[in-house]
Order: sequence, then C-alpha cells, then structure tokens
Amino acid sequence: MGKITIKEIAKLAGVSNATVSRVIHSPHLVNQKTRERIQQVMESNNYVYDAVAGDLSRKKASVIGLIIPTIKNSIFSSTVYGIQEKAEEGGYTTIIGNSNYDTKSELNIMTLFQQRRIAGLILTGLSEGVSKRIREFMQLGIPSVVTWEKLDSSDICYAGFDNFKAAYSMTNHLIGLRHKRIGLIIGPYTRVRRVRSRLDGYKTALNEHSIPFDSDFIFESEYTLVDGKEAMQRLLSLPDPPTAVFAASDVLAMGALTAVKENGLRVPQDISIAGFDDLDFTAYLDPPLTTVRIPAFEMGQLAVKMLFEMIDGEMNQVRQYCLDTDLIIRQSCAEPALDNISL
Amino acid sequence: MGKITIKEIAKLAGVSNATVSRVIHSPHLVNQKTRERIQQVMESNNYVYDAVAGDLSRKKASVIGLIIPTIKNSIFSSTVYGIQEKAEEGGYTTIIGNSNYDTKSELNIMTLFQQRRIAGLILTGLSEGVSKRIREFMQLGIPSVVTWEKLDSSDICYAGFDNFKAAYSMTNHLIGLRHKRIGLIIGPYTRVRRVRSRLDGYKTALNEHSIPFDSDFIFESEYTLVDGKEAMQRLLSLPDPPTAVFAASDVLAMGALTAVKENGLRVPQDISIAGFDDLDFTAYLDPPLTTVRIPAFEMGQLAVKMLFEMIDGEMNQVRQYCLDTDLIIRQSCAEPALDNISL
DNA sequence: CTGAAAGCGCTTACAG
DNA sequence: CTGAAAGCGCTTACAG
Repeated sequence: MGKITIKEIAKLAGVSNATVSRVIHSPHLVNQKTRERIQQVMESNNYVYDAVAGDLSRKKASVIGLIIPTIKNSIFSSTVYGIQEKAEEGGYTTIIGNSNYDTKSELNIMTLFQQRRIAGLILTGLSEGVSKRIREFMQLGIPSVVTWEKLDSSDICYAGFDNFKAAYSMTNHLIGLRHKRIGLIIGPYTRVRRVRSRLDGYKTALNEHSIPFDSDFIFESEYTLVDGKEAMQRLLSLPDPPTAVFAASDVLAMGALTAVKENGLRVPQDISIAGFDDLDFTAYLDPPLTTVRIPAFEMGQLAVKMLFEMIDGEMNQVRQYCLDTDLIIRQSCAEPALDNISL
Repeated sequence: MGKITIKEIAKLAGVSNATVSRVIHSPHLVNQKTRERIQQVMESNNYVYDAVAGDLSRKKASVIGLIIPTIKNSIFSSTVYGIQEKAEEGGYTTIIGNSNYDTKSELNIMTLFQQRRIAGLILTGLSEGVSKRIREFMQLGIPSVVTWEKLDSSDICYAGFDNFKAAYSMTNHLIGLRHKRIGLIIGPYTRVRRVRSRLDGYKTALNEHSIPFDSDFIFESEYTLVDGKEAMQRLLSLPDPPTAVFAASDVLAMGALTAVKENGLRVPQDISIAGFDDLDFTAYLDPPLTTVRIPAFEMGQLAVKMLFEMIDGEMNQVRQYCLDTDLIIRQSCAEPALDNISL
C-alpha cells in the first residue's frame, strides 16, 4: 500500500540511503556487486524514484510552464507540440495554463507556476502588464521566453515572428492582385499586442498604396468559426462590399468562407479570402486557402532550446530570434472581377 | 536572488516557521496581530509559497496526469479543456503526456507521472497492456479513470461512451437511407480497442441488414487529413465504389470530402459522407457534415470529478459512466441516386 | 567505495 | 495562541 522509499530499499539491501541514491544517479561510483544487489532489491520491490523530492533536495526543477491563450483552438497546438517534444527530450515535464487572452489570468498562472517551482517559462505573446513580472522571474532565476511575437524590449528573450510583416505581406499580395477594397477580420487587437501588429501591417500596406483605410471594413472578433462567419456576413451586406477579405486567422477564414458560400457567391471569382496560420485543414478547404505560414512548431522547439541553454548557465545573454513566415498561395485569392474594379 | 522561504519570513517576523505556515493554511489559528504582521512581512518580501515542498511534507499531491494519444489533433482538445477547467477549479495542475496510440509509451508516461507524484490519472482509452498497471496504480492509492471508452472490466473506473453503439447507429442511419455499399475509413483499429468497437458496430449493423461485409471497403489509417483523402481516393477508384462512406473521425471525413470534390463528384448527390466526433468545423464544411457527437468535454469534466471523489476518500467503490452520443444529421448524407441502388 | 549527518522548504502532532 | 522537534523522500559534501 504505502509506497516504497529509498530508505526501505537501503534497509533491505543493507546499505545507506546515500548508496541507493548513488546507484540511481551515478551508478559508476558504486561497487558493482553492491550496485547489482541494490538494483535487484529495487526491481523486486517496484521501487519508483520520487522526482519531486529529488528536485527539492538538489534545488533544481524539471517542469516547464507554458501559458497559451487557449487549448480549445488548434491555433497553438503545433507550438505546444513542439514544446512538449523538445521538453521531453531533455527530461522535462510541461504544465500548461490557459490565459484566455487575459492579462490578469496570465499573472495568476505565473504565480501558480512559481509555486510549482518551474524551471522555466514560455509565454505566448507578451501582454503589456506582464513584462515587469517576467523581469522578476528572470531575477529569481526562472528563465523565460516569449513566443509568437517579436519584442521591442532588448532584455526579454523571444523566439517569435514578425506579425506586422506577415500581415503586411499578405495585404500587399492582395493589393498586387489589384484589390482595393480589402476587408479585415481580425482577432482581439484591442487586448493583444501581436494582433495589433497585424492590424498595423494591414494599414501600412494600404497606406503605401494610397488606399484609404475604411473602418467599416474591419471586424474585431474572437477566434471562432461563428465569429468569422458573422463578420463576413456583415461585410457582404455592406452597400459596397470588399472584393477581398483578409481573415487574420485561418479559423476566421473558414467561417468567412462558409458565409460567402451561403450567400451564393464564389471564392475567389466573386470575392477573395486569405487566412493566417496555415493550419492543417486550410489545404483541404474548398477552395484551398491562401494563407500565411507561421513557424508554430519551430517556435516551440526553439523556445525550449533557449530555455535549456539558460538553465544550463548561459543565462547572462538575451537571445532574440525572429523566424520567417511564408505566403502560402493557394486558390482562394484571385484578381477581382472586372466590374468590381473601380477605374 | 535566492528565493525567500518560510524560514526567513519567520525570522523577519520574529516567530517560528510553524506560525508562518499557519497563517498560510489556517490563519484563524493565529492571533490577529501576529497574523497581520506576518502577512505584512510576506507581502513586502514577495514571498511565494512552495507548493511542491508543501505537498511533499503533507504527503499529498496536487497534480493530475493525463495521457492522450496526441495533442496535435483537435480530436481530444475538448476533453483536455474539460479536464483542465475542472482540475483548476479544485486547485490541481494538469500534466499531459502524448502516447501516440502506443502502449509502451503509455506505460512510460505512467511511470514518469508516478515519479512526479500525481494525485490521479486520466487515460484516453485503455490499451490491452495497461490494465494491469492501472490496477497497480489503484493499489498504490493513485486513483485512475479511463475516458473515451466503455470497459468490460468491472473494477476500473471510466467516464466514457459506447463506441460500438455510436458507430452502429451511424451505419444504421446510412442503411436507413438505403445505402448498401458503405465504405469505412477508420483509425488504427488493429492497435486501439475503442476503434475496434467502432468497426464492430459497423459490421454488426451491416450484418443485421444482411448486407455482405466487403473488406475492400475498409481502410485503416492514421487520423490525418491526407490519410482520409487517400483512402477515399482508393475507394472511388474501386470498380464498384460505395455510395456512402462512413469516416469514423471528422478529420478523416474532411480529407475524404476533399477527394470526392477533386474527382468532380458531389456530396451527397453522388456519394454520402458521414463523420465521427462532431468537431467544431464540421458544421462549416461544404456541405455541413453529418456526424456523431461525442461527449468529449463532458467526459473530461466527469473524469476529474470522479478523481476528486476518489481522492477525497470514497475510493472504495468503482464508478462507471457511459455517456450518450448523438447522431448529428446535417447535409452530407442522402439517399443514393437511383441508378446506384442495386435492385 | 561507503556511511553519518545536515539540508531542500514546508507541515503537524505535541506540549505548553 | 505559539514553538521545538521530527518528518516528507531524496541528495551531497565530508570523512573515512
């Protein structure tokens, strides 16, 4: 019933705790005969090492804390996967907290993580209110890295990408296709900085081509299919609707696509739709979605790699990686029909 | 730099560790003045409680271990969400291990979890090789519950659903639509028991309607879009292809749908497609997918609830819950065209 | 190569 | 209401 501890193994094998501990961690330090006997005893008693007690004793930690906005949505699953895989390789366990894009809850999770003695922290984006706390973490010796974003601060590590540039490129692509009325369905940019960067990228691209910015063309929404659909619905019922819509999330794009079809319109002949994220399913939509590929998996892996390096001592220097994004051109965007182009 | 411990707080406040510990856990036991002073000291020194040390000391655990096949796929995300939400409510943290449908790796994860002193374990399905280990866990006082499956063994707890019945109903539905040539694209039934139950449900339904079972109509595949697409491709190139295809996973169904469209065929006029899981996106496919709704979120919540009850002492009795599934009828299934019906 | 002892940060009877 | 002491399961200088 009660679980077997090192102490009991020691007693059964007629040695001290220290020696048992040694056969677990540095078997070469123990006389072969003794070692084998102890291993024997551990086996037959189904001894299971208590990693938590071990960590406490040697003042180390082997859990990595990860904060993502939500696990319900597939947006972050590649990142989580990249993190878990890499963490596991290094013998670390991952705990995940869902912030729901809320700063207060991020802060709460950070404290919870701290109580659980995490070895390092990975954040999905950096909310305004969190930077200070991150610095505290680093002061306390808890290395932290931000993903999904590129930061201005030079003292916080990140493995991210340029949201501005990614959105800028896609908008430019649509403009290159001769669209002038380009709608934008976008996530919670009021609350989330990296989403705001996407908005800025969109605006800047328009601006550079002297296309007037029309706030009726912008919809801020949660990352759900329904929201994407509803936003598109509204866009379509505008007196002079857009000829292309950039949905800055594939989930929103899929919702938008559905709305277009329900209105008996065709993509891309009647209206173009572009997405963001390059989730698995985008290649399987009808038509396949033009979108921007995000280095989701890579960011995860890199973030853990950075964490490891910091844990192993090179904590002194700040590392900042901005990974590339790619325009993935598929069939959901085309030039607007002639009668749609304002001459 | 070094983190503040209870001991230092005690010294600063001029009390013993015990008293500080008391203000953390049972403040009412401490004289108000003393308590306030101590709280004061904790605040101004940013004291953070060490939950790991606490757990060790009071011989309890506050982490729940969860094993799912994969986190990459959205299939399990509702379950994970249900679990995390409920666990959090009870002050528990969740750690997730990905087994990749592999028994050996499940066993490994279980040991890892054990080393991390989990308070309880939630498994997604029960592989043949794992039952024994589960019983060991329960013996050791680690309550365990299985989800996504209904078990025969009367001594293992579960919060699942009837895979056989779910697949049986859907197959029956297709038969009711007058389909006689019904293809099946299904997950790894050779390795996974609950998937085998689905296969059995399909077979039994056919059998009850004296529809001969045709092994050319069955494709076993991984749960990916590509696999669904390829399987459908093969099905369509059969000399006498099915008039309906039951893809026992929405992801496979989405892949299948793409293949059908690429072949210039229409769903459901030329061929019907049914899915399984009722993932978010199914209502947004073109056409919206007929599928079976799985109580994914509910299973997660219930599993944690059961775990809590067991942790709180009623560990003696085995609880087994089989939740309902629903046929979700949308537009991807219809009667076969007349010339397809064998008279 | 091995053991005794002190310690990781916290808790909990027990005694006062 | 509070403190001294033993303990959770493991580790690690130190000494031999």
